[in-house]
Amino acid sequence: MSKPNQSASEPNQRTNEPNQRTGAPKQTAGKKKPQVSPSPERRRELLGIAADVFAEQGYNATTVRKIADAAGMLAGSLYYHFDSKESMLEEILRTFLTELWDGYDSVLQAQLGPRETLEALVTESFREIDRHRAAVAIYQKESRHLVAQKRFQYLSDSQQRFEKAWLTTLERGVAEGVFRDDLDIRLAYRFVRDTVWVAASWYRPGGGHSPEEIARQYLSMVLDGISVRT
Amino acid sequence: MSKPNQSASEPNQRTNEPNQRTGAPKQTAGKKKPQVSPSPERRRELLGIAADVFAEQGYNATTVRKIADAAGMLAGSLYYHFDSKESMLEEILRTFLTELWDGYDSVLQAQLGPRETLEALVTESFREIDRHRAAVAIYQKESRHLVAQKRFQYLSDSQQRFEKAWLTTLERGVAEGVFRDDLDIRLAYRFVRDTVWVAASWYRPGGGHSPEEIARQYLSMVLDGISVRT
DNA sequence: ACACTTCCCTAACAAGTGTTTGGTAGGTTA
DNA sequence: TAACCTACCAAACACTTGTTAGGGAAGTGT
Repeated sequence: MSKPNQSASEPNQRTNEPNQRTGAPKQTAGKKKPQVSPSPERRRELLGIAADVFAEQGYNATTVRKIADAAGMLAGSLYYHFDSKESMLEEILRTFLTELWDGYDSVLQAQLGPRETLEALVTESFREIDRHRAAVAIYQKESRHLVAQKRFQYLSDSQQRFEKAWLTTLERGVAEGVFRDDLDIRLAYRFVRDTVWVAASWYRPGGGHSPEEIARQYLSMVLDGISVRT
Repeated sequence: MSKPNQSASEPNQRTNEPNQRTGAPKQTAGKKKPQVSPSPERRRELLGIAADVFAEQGYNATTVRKIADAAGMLAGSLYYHFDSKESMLEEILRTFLTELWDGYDSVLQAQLGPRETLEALVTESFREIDRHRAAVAIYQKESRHLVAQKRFQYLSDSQQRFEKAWLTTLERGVAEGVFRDDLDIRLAYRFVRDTVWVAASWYRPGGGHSPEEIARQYLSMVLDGISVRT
């Protein structure tokens, strides 16, 4: 947004003179990090574009040429900023999870009651969906395949912390008599978790509902159900 | 299962004599359907294997060589039974949706009350997840990208029938006073729809819970909520 | 014995993939 | 003016992808 990307399907052309060379040999030496220092602002800008394409087309179906096209440049130019396609994915998800846990931790440290904790966590989740909907969509679709790789182990770490936080909250609620005790608590956990995060697949910001409004309605359904009280 | 697939990573070798040829020209003539007639049983068997791989790795990340490997044969051999990778996907999803609507239609034609209809639809959904969990997982992950293609238009057709059936049921419930009228009905629809189908991402048959048992607990949460009655 | 069918293998193809390398326009600093 | 840095282009590379073509082994019917 800071720089106007011209036509977005035509690559930059600052010169029209083609540039012929004749084959360079390949040498697979040890890992060489480039000596250059790309600006972090441009990095974030490109990651935002990449995240949108990943979210819309899926990671594997997204080619680096499509990303470059959306950014108004050529595929190889991306490698000035990032050293692989997977690195982009990794940075997108890592940034998202870092900010997510910033919010969660402040909720958990507030030492609220079980019901208030649940309400705060759900509301916070919808705010994150509002801010990182592309990253959330990617996380939903790809995390299952990625947890196997050691590079993405922070995904399963996060998943475990997530599960622990929710289960603890639910158990406390049952012990204190604010949540029903006749339900499988593990099932209830998956229920709450899924109902929140799948919203990212259809939620579009500026669609009449604020994150807080959606959270309020979701909480109303999860806590009190959709049937009338008898 | 009817035929023991040997080692599953070693292709069949009925002869050890290599077979050399020297380049055949490519001719892209009009669509030629093969004159052969592969058995439908073997087709279904292979589709089941392909569905498992698709569900686990994602459609785009799944190569035809992986499918063939899981089936104990080589990539090219799949094309004796199917004419493309996409055809396999199409047949998997079409078969699933056909059987799904068989179940739904019999529920809808029973003319039950809104609450009973909702209960029956949810229970039927969990039964379908139990029988077609691979297809359901594929549907969840890939349908969003596929609806654009005309070949998969039956996906959006199904989606519309789905939405109509659920919205009608919910509206009837509100009108008859069995469902709450203070909720956004469209949000409630997405809520119910998503809570049911995401279960396919973690559900594994034979895991202690029968489909009916899971349906019972889900319905209890959706209808009455997880908080205790005051 | 022969023809025929079913089902798979061998071997390649063209298109597309992520990635690397060298070059260079434009700006900033000395 | 010269040296330097940032951010990109142009062109190729090795490899993987879905797909095709021809051939052959085992079984079945005649």
